[in-house]
Amino acid sequence: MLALSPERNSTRDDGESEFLATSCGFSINPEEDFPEFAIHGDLLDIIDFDDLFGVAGDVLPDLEMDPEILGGDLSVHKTESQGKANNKKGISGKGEEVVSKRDHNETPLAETVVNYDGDSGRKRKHSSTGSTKSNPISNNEGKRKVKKVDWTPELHRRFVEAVEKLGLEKAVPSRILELMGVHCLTRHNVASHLQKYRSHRKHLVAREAEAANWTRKRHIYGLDSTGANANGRNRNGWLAPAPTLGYPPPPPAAVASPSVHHHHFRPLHVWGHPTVDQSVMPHVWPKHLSPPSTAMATPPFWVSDTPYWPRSHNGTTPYLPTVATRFTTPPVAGIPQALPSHHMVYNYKPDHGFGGPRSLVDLHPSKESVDAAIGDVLTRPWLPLPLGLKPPAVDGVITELHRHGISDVPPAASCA
DNA sequence: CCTAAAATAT
DNA sequence: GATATTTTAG
Repeated sequence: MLALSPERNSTRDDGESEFLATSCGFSINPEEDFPEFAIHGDLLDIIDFDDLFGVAGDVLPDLEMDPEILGGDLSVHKTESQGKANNKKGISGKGEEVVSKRDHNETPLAETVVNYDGDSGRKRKHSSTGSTKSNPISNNEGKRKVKKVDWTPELHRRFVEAVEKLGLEKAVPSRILELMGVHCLTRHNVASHLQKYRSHRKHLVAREAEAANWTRKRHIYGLDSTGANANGRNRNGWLAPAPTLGYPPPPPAAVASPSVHHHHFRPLHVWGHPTVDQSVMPHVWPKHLSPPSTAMATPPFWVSDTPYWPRSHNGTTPYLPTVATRFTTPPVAGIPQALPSHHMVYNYKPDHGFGGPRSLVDLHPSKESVDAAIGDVLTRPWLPLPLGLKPPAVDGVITELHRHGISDVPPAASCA
């Protein structure tokens, strides 16, 4: 497993950079390279994707995509007769129309996913594994392969970095692409990713808003008998430095990353966060392998309820905590909890009042509210229940704590 | 050129 | 069935 170090470590090497740039990897900036690898190399670096994926074979030789994606001939769009004036999916005649991309160039039969992995600059081909289910046509020449861009953690990180630098408002495909410096991507690729990014972000912001609301309400109503746990959200600190204790609306000044000093744009570090995470950016577990047991116990921080990586093609999510998680990390003082980051999804309020101030008694919880509530409860069962559900009697809680050996419950904690 | 939405692929 | 990415359309 520790095999690939040499290559990786050499990324800083100019020659390497050049190579990468040329080969459609990233052009890497020595300055903001990936220091994390040096530090956590032992843990994460040891995972050789190529090996794990069993595609070590194609490690280098594949530049095939350059021509295409690189090829400035993006102008080509319309292909074949796609006579699709309608919009209803019903008519979609399957994938036969997929002929969008140019035909020239080498044209592998199977569709290929190219991976521009930051640290290696190598691309991996994910040959469709779904042999069983793969439709017959997919394998033969019937259809042109559509080379999808695989947004690896590194790629994404770069993307987010760019967005951060530009500021949410100015972050448009072309600019992002520029900053990213990944020449293999097209504006379309970026645009697409941006679209998704925004979407996720929007979601999170909404959820955060709602969550914050609840937190506040809880405090206001003094329902929070375990206020101390509210801190748990930031226990790991990497997500949001900004306090979220609900109280008066947290200062919008919250800045997630020191490297971010623009506008009020507060990058969300949940979906596929950027700068902050790097310190421990683990590799994605190979889709076909089970993560180490430890991973199960303590899911990678980047695992969130709005997974960016978690989902493997077959739909499994090996490292996502199951319901059991609720009981594995009781919020008992003195007992260290290794909470995965996704427990801190609602870290702070959005910069802007989302939906404006709500009355204390929110009679019309939005869908987001409900989602957030559920998520909140599931992830932090020990916190008071939102939505007017009655929290357990204080006595009961204390009793429970006693049973856990916690007899020293500072009264102040109750309403803090 | 940008964004949103539809279509596809996994 | 849900997502991720691509392609279309405005």
